[in-house]
Amino acid sequence: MLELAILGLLQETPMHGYELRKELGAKLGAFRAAISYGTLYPTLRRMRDAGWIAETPPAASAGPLDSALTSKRSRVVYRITAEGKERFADRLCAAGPETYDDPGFGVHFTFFARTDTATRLRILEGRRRRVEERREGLRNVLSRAASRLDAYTLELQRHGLDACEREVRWLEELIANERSGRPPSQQPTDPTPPGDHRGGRHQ
Amino acid sequence: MLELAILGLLQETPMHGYELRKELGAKLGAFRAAISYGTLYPTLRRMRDAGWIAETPPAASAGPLDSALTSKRSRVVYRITAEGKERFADRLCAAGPETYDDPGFGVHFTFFARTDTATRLRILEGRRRRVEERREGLRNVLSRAASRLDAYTLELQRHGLDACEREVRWLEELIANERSGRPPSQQPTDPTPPGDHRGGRHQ
DNA sequence: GTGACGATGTATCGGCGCGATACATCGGCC
DNA sequence: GGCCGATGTATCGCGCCGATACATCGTCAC
Repeated sequence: MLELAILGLLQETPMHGYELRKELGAKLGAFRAAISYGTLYPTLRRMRDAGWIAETPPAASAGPLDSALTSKRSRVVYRITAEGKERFADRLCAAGPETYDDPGFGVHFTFFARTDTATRLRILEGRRRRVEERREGLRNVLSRAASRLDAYTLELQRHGLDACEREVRWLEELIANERSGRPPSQQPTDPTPPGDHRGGRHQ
Repeated sequence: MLELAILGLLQETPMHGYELRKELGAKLGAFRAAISYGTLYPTLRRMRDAGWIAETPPAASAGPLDSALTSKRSRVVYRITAEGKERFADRLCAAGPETYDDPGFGVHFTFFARTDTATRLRILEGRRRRVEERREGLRNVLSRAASRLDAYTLELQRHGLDACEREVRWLEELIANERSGRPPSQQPTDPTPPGDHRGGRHQ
């Protein structure tokens, strides 16, 4: 899962660990916390040993005029290999087990721009199925075991159910968009003027 | 965290592993998936060795007329000890690190009925702070790095931001309720299965 | 000028919790 | 009578996290 995210990011440009973490935080910020170094560095090494990525460009591609890059500061820049690109394509379509709170969906979604409509639809519908299952589970608890639970627990279930219902609606909108051709949602809502740094969006 | 949940459940009635897992699924269903056996059984043993829980009631409390309980089917029933109850009280107030996607908040919330208002407020406000931080992070990404991200990534961020804003609102309602005295929200459950929006829940 | 401090950067360690798997018993269904 | 699914306990490998350590760089105060 993390491997997929790393391959996706390195496909755009070579990076070192610190950058990868920040980029990951910015791109997947909505679905999972920033990745831990305790995970990132061992994973990078594993992927390097497996051949998906490689350290620092073998050819002299670093511009000599960039003082920041030629600094003595220790940093290991990784780039994706041909094998890695293959692996990325395979994984993107594979879409593993992915339970409800699996961040895997978020990673896939983040790299949707690199996939085709059929793949997007399959992943979106898979996610919808999983969220619907969870939603049904919560509804069952609320309707069948409600008398056995205290008010706080019930409130928690209701909030969880609400979140599931919203996500299903969101997914169905995305699915409808994919089917009808328009690729992403060209956000018809709230065109936020350029000088506005306080862009609050509500729907 | 799991330990807290187990202690809370055993405080109501002794149980064996299988029951614990099902009960956990029903009570924390909204915030985390059902606990894995690969986690549950080692944890139970660890807690037994630590003295928080003990196997099967020491006194002969099993009715000899109950064939199901006297069956040869292997099952280990655990009960909470006095030490365990102490531990539970400590942990409930402690409220560990708890990052945004830490299920710890859900566990605490589930056992709110066993706490006092001050503890509830502290935990609710802690959670609110964490969600607000995440919300600000997402807003920053959306306003500062929006041009650098593709439409799908932006859509993901928007959905995440929306979820954060909703949770903050939910938390603030709960906090207001706690401050004003009424403990839980005593709303009339309202079993509306299809397309409900739960719009008007003002006091 | 120099010293403190925070951001940048790489790395390791212990441990929690997951998914897969194995194995055994029970009840019910055809 | 035999199959199957629910009930039950248990183990194993591993992904990922949080804490921690350590080193360099830029910058601002004093």
